[in-house]
Amino acid sequence: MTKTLPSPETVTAWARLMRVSRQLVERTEDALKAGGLPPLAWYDVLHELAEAGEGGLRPFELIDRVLLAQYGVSRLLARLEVDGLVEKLPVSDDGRGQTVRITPSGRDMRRRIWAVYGASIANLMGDKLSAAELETLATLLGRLRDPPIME
Amino acid sequence: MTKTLPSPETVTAWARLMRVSRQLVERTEDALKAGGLPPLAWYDVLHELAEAGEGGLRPFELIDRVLLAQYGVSRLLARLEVDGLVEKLPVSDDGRGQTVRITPSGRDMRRRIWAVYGASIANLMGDKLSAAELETLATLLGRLRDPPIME
DNA sequence: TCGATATAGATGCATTTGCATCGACCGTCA
DNA sequence: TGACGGTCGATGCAAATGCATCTATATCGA
Repeated sequence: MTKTLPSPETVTAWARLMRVSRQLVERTEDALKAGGLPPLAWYDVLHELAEAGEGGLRPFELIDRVLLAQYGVSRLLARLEVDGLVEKLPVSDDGRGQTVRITPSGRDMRRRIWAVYGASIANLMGDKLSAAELETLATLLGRLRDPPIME
Repeated sequence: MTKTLPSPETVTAWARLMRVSRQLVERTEDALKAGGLPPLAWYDVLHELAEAGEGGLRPFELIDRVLLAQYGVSRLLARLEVDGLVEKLPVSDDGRGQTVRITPSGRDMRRRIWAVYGASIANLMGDKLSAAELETLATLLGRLRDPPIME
């Protein structure tokens, strides 16, 4: 952990990243609200669970995938369960844990959110940059990931 | 507002942007907390007010600059005022409004936050990309801004 | 086997945020 | 002038978040 201060180009890039990402999230959340749909975080969880298939996921596995704190996952899953979008199953070999699985109406909700979310992504990002530019952007952002991954 | 769904490259770039920006914010907020310093939003406001100089800013001018809702600005300024980091002055030609000005200890706090925030920016972004890459990144992100600005 | 330690997940409490609305003041127009 | 719609900023209330801690179970080591 060095103590150096950032170069002007670094500050510019950082400021852009902070501002743009917040704008994009805000616009997308607004679109979801306008469609009477739940927030982005719900999509993230439903998406992960849909990818996981019938086996479902343990709550602790969701923590890193959706970048939520442990209590955040716990409470979000509770809300999803109340709405019947996921179900919690006891797991045989670990009495502390549970497995969370997406339900049919969870899959349906995911599709409905995606109709709006996907359109938002296309409008806010896909329409603004070429395919090559999108790949450049993804590569540069990839270099900022934690943990860093070579590509 | 088209209804098209996004291309795979768009989705990849979007996912990276969402994940990376959240990671960077989280790591930076953690660094501030570890240093006993207030959140990033405080820096944003103090920074804008410092740039504005002795004339200060009206609260409504801060809304777009720091991307906070009106009530968010109202409450954040109230907290900053309690801590003596800003002061509110009545404005002569508009009895509804006020002017907010940074105080000396506000400037000092800004400097102390920057010592940590700047180091975080340097570590998380400056150390990972070259100057040319940072400029490419900033340019691409600039194209996603709202409103769009030609450059 | 038992005690100590670690992990999975939930939750009480305080703080923060979002939403709606309010009171105060402004500008305009009759 | 005075009614009216618009803007500035604050706030009551509900929901979400952060923090610390709790319970329950699992794992490790003597």
